[in-house]
This record gives sequence, structure tokens and C-alpha cells, in this order.
Amino acid sequence: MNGSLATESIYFMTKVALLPDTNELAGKRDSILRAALQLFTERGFHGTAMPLVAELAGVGAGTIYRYFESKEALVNTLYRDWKTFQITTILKDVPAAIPLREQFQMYWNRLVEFACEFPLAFGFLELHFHAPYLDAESRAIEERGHHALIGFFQNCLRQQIVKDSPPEMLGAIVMGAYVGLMKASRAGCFELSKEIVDKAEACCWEAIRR
Amino acid sequence: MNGSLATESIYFMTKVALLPDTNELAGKRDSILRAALQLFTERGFHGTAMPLVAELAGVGAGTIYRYFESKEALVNTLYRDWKTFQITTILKDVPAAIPLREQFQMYWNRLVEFACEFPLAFGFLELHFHAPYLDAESRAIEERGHHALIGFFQNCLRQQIVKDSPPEMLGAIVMGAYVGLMKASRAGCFELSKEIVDKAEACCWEAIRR
DNA sequence: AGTAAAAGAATGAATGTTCATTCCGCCTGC
DNA sequence: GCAGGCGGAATGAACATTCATTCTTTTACT
Repeated sequence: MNGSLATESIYFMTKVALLPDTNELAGKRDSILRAALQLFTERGFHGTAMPLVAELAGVGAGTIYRYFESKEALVNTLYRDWKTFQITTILKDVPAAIPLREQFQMYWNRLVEFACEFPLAFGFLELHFHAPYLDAESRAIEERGHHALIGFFQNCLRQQIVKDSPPEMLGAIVMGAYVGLMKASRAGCFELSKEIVDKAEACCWEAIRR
Repeated sequence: MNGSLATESIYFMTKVALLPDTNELAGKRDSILRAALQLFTERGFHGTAMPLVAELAGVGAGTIYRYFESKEALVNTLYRDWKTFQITTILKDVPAAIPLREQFQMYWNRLVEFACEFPLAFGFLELHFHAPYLDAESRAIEERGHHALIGFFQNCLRQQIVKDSPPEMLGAIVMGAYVGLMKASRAGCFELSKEIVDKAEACCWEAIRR
């Protein structure tokens, strides 16, 4: 039902998600998506009451159902839009010609930038990864991202620049380290300075390099 | 199935620490804890109805409240028991005399063994890490584990055998990689053979070594 | 342009459902 | 036969969703 508006939502992310508290300018649908992103991330899907989403969005409880069929449809729209946006921004315009070592660096920096720029979305995607209420389409998008990741490490394996291991293992280690790092910095364990980010990137490459 | 191992462990813990005298009560209490572990892990805290826990445990709905004050008390007991058990089994009897590199190997193997032997507990602790309904005591136990982790990497730093970085960063990368690896193998991405586990351990050490 | 009617959007109290928790009668072991 | 653990229907609160109504925008006609 809302699939056709996905593109507009992504546009909204880039334009508005950076500027907080612009409820006046945002449409109702976007206000709802923004409120739901925050509450689902902070309190989980089942822990968030729809009237609370409505209140934070500054709309009536019934208004949500003018834009989304159900609570499940809302969380799936949110997941689909943000996951698509994440995959797009991370993969976009990485030159295939440069060495894979440099591509790795680019991917790493983009992952970190995404988590820093959109901390709520990062937390949301992390929390709702593989959740039982995600539908087939959401899973398919998840799968797309996974394939891109595995494809990169398969390229690395072909060039014999990484340890001879299943690409899924290499991906799991690097992405796990990334998530662990972002969560720890969000928890206040350390400042995510450029120096730390670069050091962590070096760590991750040395973890997998041949 | 390995659920019986989990049951025995929890039974052991409850017998020793929580209900020293009443073996008959421990039976029902244990069933409830086991059912709750499974359901909370699969469906989340808010997504799990208490009558469902009772049904899976094979007890009446009211019986749960003879052993636990509330749903929150139940999830906190579960968290405390398993987190304590996890920390204990991973830290126990690691000789302080052997090189830190070998200690790292021991810790790694124990972490993997824990996740393989008690997959539900691993998922539970991962999912409920830092959840808002965990109380001060549960947080304190969480903190204890964190301090042990940081302490180890501080020792490594003192011996200058790891990269000169905040110990929290080193811990976040290694533990993140560990969690990522366990989740991926549980998702069916690859078989967790001894070879893969050893390879991953080598990856993690090379990530942080000087 | 001005106005009235129609259409569309938004609302929030109302609805039926599900939940955590309680309570009371049953049953078991002594 | 009775004390107390136990089950599961009962309870009231909280929830997702609905819908009759109100408010806003567009259209149609003069």
C-alpha cells in the first residue's frame, strides 16, 4: 500500500533526519515514521504503544491508520526504507577499479558515517534484524545487503588477499566488530574520534588479511 | 537435545544460590525459567505472554507468581542467573601464569563453547543486553563482566603485545566479532567447525596484536 | 472574485481483544 | 481432615484498531 512512497521516504531521510524537531515542515506520514523510529528503537516493537507513537508524532491515534495498514506494516515500512537507504549509501559510487583494500576502507568509513549520522536508524536496523514480524519483502532487502557483503569478500578471496576462509565468516567478523564498536561508543565507552575509527579499520583488515 | 544441559545448569545454579533447601519447588521453578528463557529469546520480553510461559512450562498461570513476583522479576532472575553463570564459566581457572596470548585462546574457546552449549542463553543475554527493564542488580553483574574484559586488555596493553588503543575499543572489536560469528553460524551461514573456530580466533588476535 | 457545496483528511473516544496478575476452589500429602 | 501448593477462570488495565464526527481543502457555479 505504501510501497510507492518508499522513494519519497528516502528523500525525507536525507533532507530531514539530520535536522531535528522540524515537525512543522514534515508531513504527517514522515512525522509518524520519525516517531516510530525513535520509539521502536528505544522500547522495541512490542514495547511501543501506537497511541504513544501518535503522541510523539503530534497526530491523532487514528491518523496513523490513514498511512499504514497496521503496526506491522509501519515497522516493515520503516525497516525497508532505512535498510534500502543504508545499503544504497554504503554501496554507492565505490569505484570497482581501485584496489579492494581501498574499497574496504571506503566501505568501513561509510558504515561508520551511517551509524554516526543516523544513530537511531542504526539501532533500529540492528534491533529488528531478523525479527519475526518482518515480512518477506523486508527479508529480501536484508538478503540483498548480505549478498553485497559476501560478494566483496569473494572478490578478496579470488585475489588471495584475505585468509582462505568462508566469505560468510570474514563478513561476520568484520560486521560483528563494526556493530560492537558502534554500540560500545554509543554506550559511552570511548569517543569515536577519526583516530579510533581508522585504528579500528586497520584492526578489521588485519583480522582478515592473508 | 542440549536444552537438558541448560536445565541442569540452571537447576544447579538455583539449587546452590537461590533455593538451597526445597528441591521439590526447584522442579517447577526450573520449568518456568526454562520456558521463559526460550520464549523471551524467540519472541522478546514484551512479545511473550505470561500464560504462554506457563503453558510451555507445564504449570498453571498462577503458579509462576508463587516463584516470581512479576514478569520483570522473572526476566531479571533469568538474566542474573545466566550472566553470572556465563561469567563464571568463562573466567574460571584460567592460569594467570600462562602468556596472555594463550589466555586469549582459552577465553575465546570458552566463549564459543558457551554459545554452542547454551544457544538459547547466548541469544537471551545478547537480546536483553542493556534492556530498560533490567534492574540495578542485573546491570551490576553486566558491569562485572565488562570489567573483567577490560582488565584483560589492560594487561595486554601493559605488556605491549596489542595495538596501543583504548582497551574498550579492543574489547568491543573482539566481542563484536565473537557475537557476529555466533549469530551468523546460528543463522546457517556456515558450520562452526573446530577449524573455523580456530581460524576466527586467529583473526581476532591478529586484529588487535601489535 | 465570492460563496456554497462536496470531498478529503484528521481526530480521539469507543470497541473488542489480549495481557499481567489475582483469587478461589481443588487436590495432594501428611 | 486439613494445610498449603496448585491450576486456571476471573479481573481490570492496556492495547491495536475503528468509526462517527469535525475540520480543511478543493471544486463548482454565479
